[in-house]
Amino acid sequence: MFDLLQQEGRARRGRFRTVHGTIETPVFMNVCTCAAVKGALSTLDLQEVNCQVALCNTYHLHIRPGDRLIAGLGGLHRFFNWQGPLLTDSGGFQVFSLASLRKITEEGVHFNSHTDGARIFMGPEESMRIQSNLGSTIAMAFDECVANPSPRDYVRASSERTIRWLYRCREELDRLNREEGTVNPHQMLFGINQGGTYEDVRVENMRRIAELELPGYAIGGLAVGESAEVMYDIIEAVEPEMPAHKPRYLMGVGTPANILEAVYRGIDFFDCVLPSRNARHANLFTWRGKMNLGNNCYATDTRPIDPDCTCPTCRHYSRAYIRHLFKAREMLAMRLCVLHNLYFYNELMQRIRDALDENRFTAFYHDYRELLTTRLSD
RNA sequence: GGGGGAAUUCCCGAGCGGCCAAAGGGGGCAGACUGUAAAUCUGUUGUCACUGACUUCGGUGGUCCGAAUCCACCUUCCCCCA
Repeated sequence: MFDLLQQEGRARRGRFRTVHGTIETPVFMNVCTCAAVKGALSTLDLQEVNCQVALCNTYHLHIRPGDRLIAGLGGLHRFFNWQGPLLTDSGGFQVFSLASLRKITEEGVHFNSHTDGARIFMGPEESMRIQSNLGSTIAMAFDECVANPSPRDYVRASSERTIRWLYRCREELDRLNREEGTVNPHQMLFGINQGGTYEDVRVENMRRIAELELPGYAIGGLAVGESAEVMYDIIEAVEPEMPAHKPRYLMGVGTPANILEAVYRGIDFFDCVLPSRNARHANLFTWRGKMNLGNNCYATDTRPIDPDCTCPTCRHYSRAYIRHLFKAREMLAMRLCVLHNLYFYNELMQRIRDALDENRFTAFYHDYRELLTTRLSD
């Protein structure tokens, strides 16, 4: 299913075949938490920005509109009109982000719903059932994402529990995939490495979950409080333990520079809310550096956001106009900027793949790592 | 013609003798955002030689140790009665 086409150093160019289509890696998955990209983008727009994989959230869709409702309507693909590969996050990140609203036990996690306060229980089996109802291409294991830094004892105990949960996830998903009338009987499970910032815990955890021989593995629990350098160190420590012939996914990461650094260290899959969230806040990525389009200096700037960009926004609209839309609080401002940022991220991945295909990734890496962190100035 | 009320820093608006360069909004300016409780949050918004000084609360003149706050007159605006 996962073919390694090319390698340069630890960086990998791959191809992942799924029932919903082929994924060219390294890839950035475009985040649609509630089955929509925030900023008023549709799945038609996702095609426009060259999105390969959409990512939706188990917890959010379970609360609203409900996974059984979606299953009854033929699954998530049909529901939001996306035919391509689709990954669902398990709700594990919400164990972290909704920390003030939850309680963790061996069985699973009790949440108070962020929408109406209703009590919700989610454990490995519940998460798998919900994801099975959604019928995504890839289901993520239900894990606990621990804030960094956390005490070593807690992290160790938590990652041990996450391993036990992983076994339960696999068993439940195997059962669900064999059930009559399952939305997607070919649904795959990706395991998630945890262990905070403790390299030995991470490495041990990775060895243990690799034994399950799952279709793919993720590194979770990074970019949640630690520095970028610590994150890179963890990746370097864990990566050698990740099965070479399986896709590797760094969850929730990150900035363009983070992604480049992680590809360089052997990661294939990424997702992040940064391009869409920052776009909604007028922070844009360009091939000449980052910019804040809300800044006064763009008030009369007739150039596109990025003269080197061929996205729908840059083909038709000026910085001055879009800045005006932001100041006037017009929804269109966000939409145009989210289109641009997602296009940029997908384009970044395309350029990375091209560099790997042509055996010039190392040079590419050194050229771009500086550029991607600078601030636009002209 | 008679009576009453109001004028505050870019805007609205609080303040009614010292703790006032002046609450709170709005707007402006800038920053943050990493498996989305995020169209959100934070800082800043009189001047300067900036842990201090100076100028400012419609105008002018007064009272007082001290005035955005009290008094007199002036200017402008609003309301009521004729």
